[in-house]
Formats: sequence, structure tokens, C-alpha cells
Amino acid sequence: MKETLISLLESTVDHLIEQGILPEGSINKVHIERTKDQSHGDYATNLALALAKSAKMKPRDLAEKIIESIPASSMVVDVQLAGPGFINFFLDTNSRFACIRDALTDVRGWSANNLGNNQKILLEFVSANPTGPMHVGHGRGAAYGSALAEILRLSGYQVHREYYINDAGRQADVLAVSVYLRYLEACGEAVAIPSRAYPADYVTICGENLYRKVGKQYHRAYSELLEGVPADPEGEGDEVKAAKEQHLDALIQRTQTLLGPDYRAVQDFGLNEQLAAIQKTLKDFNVEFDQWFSERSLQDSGAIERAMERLEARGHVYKRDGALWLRTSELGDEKDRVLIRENGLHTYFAADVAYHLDKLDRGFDALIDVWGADHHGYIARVRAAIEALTGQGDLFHVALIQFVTLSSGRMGKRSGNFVTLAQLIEEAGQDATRFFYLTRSPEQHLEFDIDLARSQSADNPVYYLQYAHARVCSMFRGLSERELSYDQEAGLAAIAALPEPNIDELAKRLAAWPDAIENAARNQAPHQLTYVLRELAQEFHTWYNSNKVLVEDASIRNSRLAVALAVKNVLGFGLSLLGVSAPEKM
RNA sequence: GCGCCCGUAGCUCAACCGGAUAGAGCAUCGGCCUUCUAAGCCGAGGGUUGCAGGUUCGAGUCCUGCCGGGCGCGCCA
Repeated sequence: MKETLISLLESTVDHLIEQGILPEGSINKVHIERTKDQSHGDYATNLALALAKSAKMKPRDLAEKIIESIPASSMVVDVQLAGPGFINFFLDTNSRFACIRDALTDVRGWSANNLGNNQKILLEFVSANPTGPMHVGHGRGAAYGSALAEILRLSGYQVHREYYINDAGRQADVLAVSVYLRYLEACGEAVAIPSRAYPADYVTICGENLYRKVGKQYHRAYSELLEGVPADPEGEGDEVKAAKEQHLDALIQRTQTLLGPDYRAVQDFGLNEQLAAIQKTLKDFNVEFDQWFSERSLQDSGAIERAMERLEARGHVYKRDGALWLRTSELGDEKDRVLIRENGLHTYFAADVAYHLDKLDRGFDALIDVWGADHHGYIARVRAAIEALTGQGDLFHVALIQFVTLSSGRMGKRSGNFVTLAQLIEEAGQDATRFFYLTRSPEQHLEFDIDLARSQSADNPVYYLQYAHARVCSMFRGLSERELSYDQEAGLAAIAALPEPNIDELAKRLAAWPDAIENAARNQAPHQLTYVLRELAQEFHTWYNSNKVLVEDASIRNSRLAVALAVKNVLGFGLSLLGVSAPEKM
């Protein structure tokens, strides 16, 4: 429909160029959009406004010339000049109500578009460290990434959803020691928990679980563990903080020495338990992945070394102060970055470079990483590294998700009493939580009012949409109770004969649905769908209140049932894209 | 200090590549259940889109400078 109008306008422009009214090559692309206001018709173009300058005419005068030259079409019943020079198109009834048949026959196919042209995209999101439970910030990334994947798939992209498991590096060691100390506690030792270790309850439980599983198999005397370990100082300030980290580092080394090969077993126990908890929460949250990618596997397979060698071969690295540096500053970053530390260990960044190289080697046309806004300073260096390795830095995109704040104050990753995603879902429910995350644009800070979610969850806008869906279902239950019939074809054929004028507004909202998907994909903005669906539900509720559906007149009944069912299909499908259920009863 | 994001109604937020009279929810006030689900509908009030310039037919949207808030700037991850 849109394409038809565009081609009509393109031939009009060609015609005007032949006539000498428009200069050669004045057209780049005809832009046409749906109107917001019914009085502006169904579609509008700003063509005359855009071309007025090159034609050296007033916009309205040019618009008149354009309207005169537009070829006749059976779809278009009227073309009007409006405002400063807009050209409005009014469609015939068949075209206006085609969306109802489309929504009834194949809502998914009708909703789809080919923006992506079958490109392969790797979408990495959440990737929360398996060192503890997910917090409410991770939940936002999960809701966003999951919905975006659905929208992109519907828009002609092949989407691969991936979770990067940070199961290597210092944080994994901190987890291992934290768990091990709690394990010793369970063995009967009196231990002091380092101030920089993970102190939270889940670590204690994890240590106890380990004890329950293996008994005293890994038990070493606590006094032995502390041999040669500097004290854990108290107080504030940079120096004290550094000393605290040194205490923890020494403890890690000591634990590794003492446990030998058992160290890895303890660490794996902790990592696996935390990862299992994360996977359960995500599953409960209706978020799925195609692949779980382990950071440690990069190390074990030698992928990191290979990436470093490749960078060296391409002349992007140098040694300084005993460390190996990548010249990212030559590729858009603000300064160079360390790959291999003075102590011989690679940085997190080095592993990430290898990871993104691996992604590209797997043959993806584009990489999208969903990151929290606090990582924005990291984008330039990763892109620089990809550019250095492959010359394809432009294939790397980051969707930055702004922070989630809680009404009861900022959350902290390590504080003992932060609110976890699992707790939030427990309080507000899966549907309300998913939907609330998605009603904000990703670049907007999200204020999540825990108390509101708890006490007033019935006010959540998600119920508004679900209620519209349930209403239609209820209507069809009433249909059989009253022993009335529904003939869909007869209904579709008679829609134009419906007496109520507000059917036009409702049909207009329905017809806009496929465009909403395409726009949401183009802007990587799932939140737009929540608004479009809300508007559809709103228009439906209005129509429902002013028109009775289960009437004696079979023709009107059939048509209204067809309309209602079309709305139900779009609402149900739309909610499924967002990971929200569409109940048949409420 | 430098970099990224944000600033829209009392509150929380929309506004698709720059488009026509800047829209919703909550809150406030007034109506609508003997009729398919009132978790709903109808109506009212509420705005110099942080401030000042600029670009153009047209700016909440783009550019510059301020003001305010958040985040980041490690051989941590």
C-alpha cells in the first residue's frame, strides 16, 4: 500500500521533471508516512515542502502541480493539499480495512518486514557475572535484548542470542575464595571474611552446599591458609583500599597453593551454582539464549594468544613498562590499552578482544552488544581493537541501556541487601516487570519504584492491554453461550457497512502495526511497541464501550466479531514479542 | 578537567528520517454499571519542551555556548 503510493509519487516526479517544473535529479527518496489525525487522511507526504526550494516555487503551489499530475489509482479516493504544503491521501474502504483480514489470516506474516534482508546478527545481552544473583539492572538488559531479538527476527534478520559468561579472571577467584571461606566455616573453622570478598548470603549458602556435597574433603586449617597473608586493614582511603585488595590477592594465591587441583573444583562449584541460579531466573523471566559462551573457553583454546599474535602481526601492539599495549588511540580511543599485564596475565579487555574476534570469525554481518551505560567508556577501545584485527570496526554496535534506580536508593552490586531480579519478579509478577522495563526508552534512566510495584501492581499499564485481550476472549465465550453464530468471511465482507464512525480510528491503529514493528527494529527501540499496543487497546476499549458486538443482526455481529478478533490477534502477538502473557480471562 | 547519556504537565514518561494543534498514565475534579468483563468508558483543568543563540518553509528533535542531574575516565572485571 505504502509502496504503491511511493511509486505513484515517483512517476509524478518524473513527469514533472520532463515538464521542466522540477530540475533533473531533484528527487532522492520519496518520504511517505501514516497520518496521526484522521482528518489528514491515511497517508501524507512532505514532497512539495522538500522540493520547493530546488523548484523555486512556493510549497503549496508545487503541491498543487504534484496533485494534478498524480496518476489515478483505485486505491486512492481523494488527494488533498493541507497545511504548509502536505499532500494527504485518502484510501478507499477496501484498502483501509485490509488490515483486519491480514490480522485474522496470518498476524505474524503480516507483521513482518524485510528491513534486515536476511543479515546475520549476533546479539549479546545480559552477560551478568556468575559471581552472584542478577540485580534489577540486569533485568532491564534482559527484557530489552529479548524483545529486540524478536523484533529483529520479524524484520528479516537472522538473530543469534548469546550470553557471555565471565567465568575467568580475578572476580572468579574472589568468588572461589569467598565460597571457600564459608565452606571452612561450615567445616567448623572460625574465619574472618575479608572486607573486599563477597559477603552476601548467597555465598554463605554456596559454601554450606559445598560442605554438604563433599564433606571435609577440601578442608585445610584456617591458620595454615593465613600463613604469609598480610592483614586486612580497617578504615577508608586509597591506601587502605589497596591494602585490602592485597590481602585478598594474597589469600587467593594461598588458597590456590594449598588446594592445588582442588582449587578449580571449589571455583567451579561456586561458578556453576551461581550460573544455574541466573539461568533459572532468566527462564522464569521468559528470556532465552541460543548460546552460552564461556570466557574460560577462550583461554583454554588459546584463542586469546592467537588474537594477541594477530594484533602483533598487524603491528598494533608495543611493549612498555613490562606490559603489552594495544595502540587503540590511533583508532579512535582516547588512550592506548594494556593487553598483557606486567605480571604476565592478560586483561579482561584482551579476552574481550578475542571474544569479539571469535564472533566475527563465526560469520556474522553485525554484532550488537547490549551494555549498561556505565560501560560506555569501553566502546571505543573494543571497536578500535576490532578495527585493528579485521578492519571491520563499523560492524560493532553497542546498545547502551541507562541505569535503573530504585525508589529506595541506588543499588550496589556488592551490598548485602540489594534487590535482585528474582525478588522483583516475585513482588511485581513476571508480566508487569517485563512490561514496565520496556515502557521506557533505553536511553532514559529508569526509576523502578519497588513500593509501587508491590502495592499497586493492578495499576500497571500491562493490565490495560491484557484486559482488552481478555475482553475479546470473553466475548467469544458469550457467543457460544447465547448460541449465536460467527461467519468470518461474511463479517469481513460487511465491515464497510458498519454504522459506527469510530471503526475508522480503530482500523487506523490496526493498520499501523506492521510499520510499528519496522520502526522499532530500525531504532532498536522495543519500547515503541508498548505505546503502539496501548493506543490500540485504548481505541478498542472506546469502540467496545460504544458498540455492542453480540447483537441479533448477523451482519453487524459478524463484522464486529471479525474486528474484535483482529484486535485480539495483534494484542496477543504483540505481547508475545515483549515476553508478556495474554490471558483469556482476568 | 575530559567523554557519554538525560532535562518535556504536580509525578513517571511518549513523540517513528526535522513536520500539521507537543501526547499518555498516575494524581485532582465531574459524569457512566438492570445490557457482551467498570482492571473499562466519557469529560475538565494542567506546558515559554532547563536557559540563550544559530541552521530552515518548518526545531522537543540538528549545531554552538551556558545551567542542572546521572555515569565513566585502572596493568579491576
